[in-house]
Amino acid sequence: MANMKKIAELAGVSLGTVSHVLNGTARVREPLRKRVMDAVHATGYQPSQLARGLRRDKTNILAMIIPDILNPFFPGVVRGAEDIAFSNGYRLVLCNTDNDHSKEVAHLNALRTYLPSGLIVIPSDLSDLTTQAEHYRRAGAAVVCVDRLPRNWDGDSVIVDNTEGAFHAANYLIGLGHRQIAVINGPMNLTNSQDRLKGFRRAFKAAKIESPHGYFQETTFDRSGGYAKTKILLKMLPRPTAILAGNDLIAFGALLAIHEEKLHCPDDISVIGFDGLDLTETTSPPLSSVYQSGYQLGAAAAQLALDRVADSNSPIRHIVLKTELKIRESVAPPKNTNGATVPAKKSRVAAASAFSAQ
Amino acid sequence: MANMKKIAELAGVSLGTVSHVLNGTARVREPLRKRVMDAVHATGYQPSQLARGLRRDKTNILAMIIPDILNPFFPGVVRGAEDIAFSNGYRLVLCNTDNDHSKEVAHLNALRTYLPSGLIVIPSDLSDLTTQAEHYRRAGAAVVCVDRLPRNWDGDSVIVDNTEGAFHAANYLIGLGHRQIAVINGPMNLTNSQDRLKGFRRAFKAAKIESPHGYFQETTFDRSGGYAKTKILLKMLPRPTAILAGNDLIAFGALLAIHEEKLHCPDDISVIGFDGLDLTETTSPPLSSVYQSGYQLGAAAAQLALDRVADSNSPIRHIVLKTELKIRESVAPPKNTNGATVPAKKSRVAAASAFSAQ
DNA sequence: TATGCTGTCTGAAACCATTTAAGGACGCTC
DNA sequence: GAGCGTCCTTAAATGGTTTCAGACAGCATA
Repeated sequence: MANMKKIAELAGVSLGTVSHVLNGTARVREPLRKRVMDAVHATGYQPSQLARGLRRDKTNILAMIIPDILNPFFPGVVRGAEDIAFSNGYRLVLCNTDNDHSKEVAHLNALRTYLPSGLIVIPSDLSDLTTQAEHYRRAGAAVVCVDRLPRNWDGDSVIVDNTEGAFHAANYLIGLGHRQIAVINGPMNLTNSQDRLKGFRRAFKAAKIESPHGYFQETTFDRSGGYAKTKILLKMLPRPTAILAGNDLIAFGALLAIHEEKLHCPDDISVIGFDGLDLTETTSPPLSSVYQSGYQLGAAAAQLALDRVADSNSPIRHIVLKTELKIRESVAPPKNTNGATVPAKKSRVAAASAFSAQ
Repeated sequence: MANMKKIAELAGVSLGTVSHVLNGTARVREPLRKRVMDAVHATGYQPSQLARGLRRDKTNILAMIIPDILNPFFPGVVRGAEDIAFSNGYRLVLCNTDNDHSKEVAHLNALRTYLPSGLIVIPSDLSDLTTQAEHYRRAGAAVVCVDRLPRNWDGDSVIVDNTEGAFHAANYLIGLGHRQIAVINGPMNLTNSQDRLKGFRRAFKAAKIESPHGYFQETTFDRSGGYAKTKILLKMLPRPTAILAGNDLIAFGALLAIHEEKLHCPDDISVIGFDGLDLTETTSPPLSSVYQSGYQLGAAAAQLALDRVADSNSPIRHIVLKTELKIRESVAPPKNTNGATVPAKKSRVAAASAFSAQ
C-alpha cells in the first residue's frame, strides 16, 4: 500500500509537507497543497493508523467494555456508541466481561497497549476502577462510565435517573390500589440496582406501605433469576398483588413463573419491568416497563469520551437521562379492592395507546 | 510505560534478546530467560501493539462487520467471535453496516490501515466483496464470510444449512395437513434467503403443492416487514392456513398482524420462524422456529480466521452448521381438514417437551 | 596443540510509517 | 544588508522485529 513517502515523491514535495497538508498543522500554499491531495486521491492513500498512533501516543480507537452483548439491553448501548465513533472517524473495540471483575481487568490491561483515545465502561461491579482508570488517564485517554458506576467514581459518566424511574413505576401501582407489592431487584452490588430500590422504597414510604421482608428479593439480571424468585413470592401469604422487577429479563421470568402457577397476569398479579426492551411488546401479556434508551446512553458516552479527548481540562460531566414509564397490559388494579376503579380504567387506556403507538 | 529498552537494561541483556525471549524466536538459556521474565513481571511491561503491528505488518485485531447489532440474531454471532478472539489474545473491532453496501466499503477501507489479522464479514448483500477481500488477502489478512455469502465468494465461510432447515419446517406443516402455506421471506439478494426459499419450495414440490403467486412475499428481515406482508396475506382467498417466515422477526410481525385481525394462532393459522431466538419462547403463542446457533457461527468464523492466519496456504474451508426445528405452540393442524389428527397430537407433545426443555 | 564446529548471546543497524521540532531558503520591507 | 515572515525541508523520534556479523565457550577431531 502506498505510504507517505510515495505521496511525497508523486507530489514532488517532502515527507513533512505531506503530513502538514493532511493534518493542517502548517500553512501550505494552494498549488502545493493541491498536488499533494491529487497524489492522495490518485493512489487512494490512507495514513497508517499504527504509525500515526505510535507517534502521537494515541489511536482513533474507542474501547467499549460491557458485561455481555447477549443481554438484550446492551446492543443498543453499543450501537449508540459505535454510531458516534464511526461518524467521528473512530473504531470501536468491543469487550465482554460477563460481570467478572478479573476478566474486566484483563481486558483493560490488554487494551492499553493499543493506546485507545477513550474507554467506555459498563463496570462489572462496585470494584474500584480508579487504579485502572488512572493508568488510562495518565496515558491521555478518556474514561467514561455508563449505566452504573464503580465505587468512588470521579470521572465522566452517563446514567439514567434510575431512582426517579423506579419511583414512578411503584407509584403507578400504588395509584391502582396495590398495597402488597413485591420487588425482585438486580444485584445490590450495582449502583443501578441500588438506585432503583431507592426509588421503590421512596414510593412505598410516601404511601405508608410496609412490606414483609420476604417481599424484597435480590437476584441476577436474567430471566432464570426472575423465574426462581417469583416462584418463591407466589407461595407467600399474603401473596403479592404486584411485582416490580429490577429489569425486563427478571420480569420475563416472573411472567413465565406466573403462567406456570396457573395464575394470570394482570388479573391475579401485576408486573412492571425496567429497561423497556422491544420485546416487552411481544410478551404475553405485553409488559409494562420503565423505558430507558440504551442507544442514547451509548451515544452520549461516546460523545463525552470524544469531547474529553478534544479537551482534557473541561469540567467533569455527569449526564443523567430521563426514563419513561410505558404502561402495557401487564398491570391492573388488584382484585378484591374497593378503591380505584377510575385509575383502573385509565390504565387500560394508557396501555392501549402505548401499545399502538409503538 | 515501560518499553523494551528498559527491560533490557533491567535484565542486563540486549534489546534483541528481550524480543527473542518474548516471542520465542530464538533459543535463550534458562537463567537469562528468567532474568528477562522477572524484569517483565516487575515492571508489568506489555509490548506496544502498535509498534509491533507496524513492524510485523499485522496486529492482533479481528475486525467484524455485521449489519446491525440491534437485530437480536447478531449479538450471539458477535459474542461467539469475541470469545474465541479474546482467548487467543486478539481484540474484536465491531462495525455496523445497516446492510448498506457503501457503509460496508467505508468500514472496510478505514479498517485496513489498522492491519487486522482477520476480517469476519456478514455481507450486506450480494455485492462483490472480492475486490475488497483481495486487498486484505494481499495484505496477509484472513477474510471469512458468515451467515450469507457475497456473489462469487471463493474464500473461507461459515453458514448453516438453510435449505435443509427450511425444508424441515415446510415438511412439518405439510405433515400436519397444511396445503395453503404462505412464505414471507427475507430479501432475495441475500443467499440465506435464497437458500431458505429453495428448501421451502423443495418441500412443496415433493408434496405436489402449488401455491398461488401471492403466497410468496418478500420483505426485509424485521418485524414491520412481517407485519405488513401478513396483513396482505390474511386478505387473500383462500386464506393461507400457515405462514413460513424468513426469520423470527418477520414471524413476530406476523403474530402481531394475526392478533390485530382478531384471528388466532395456531387455531386459525400456524406460523414458523427461522433463527430460534430466545424470545421465541416468550411470545404469545411461543413461536416454532428453525433454530440456528449464532454463537457457533461466530465462534467457528473466528477460529477459521485464526487458523488461516496461522497457515495461509491450507485449503479453503466451508463450514455448514446444522439447524434444528423447534416446535412450540404456534403450529397446529389446519381447521376443516379431514386428515392428520395423529400428527396433530404428536405436534402438541413435541411442543410441550421442547418448551419445558428450555 | 591446533582446528573446526556448534550453540548462545551481543551490538548495531535497517526498517515499519508517521509526527514534529528545528532550521534553512527565499522574498519582502525598511 | 539586516530583520522578518512565510513556506518548506530535514532529521530525530516513536517502540518494536529482524537480520547479520561477530564473540566466546565447550567440545570433538586430527
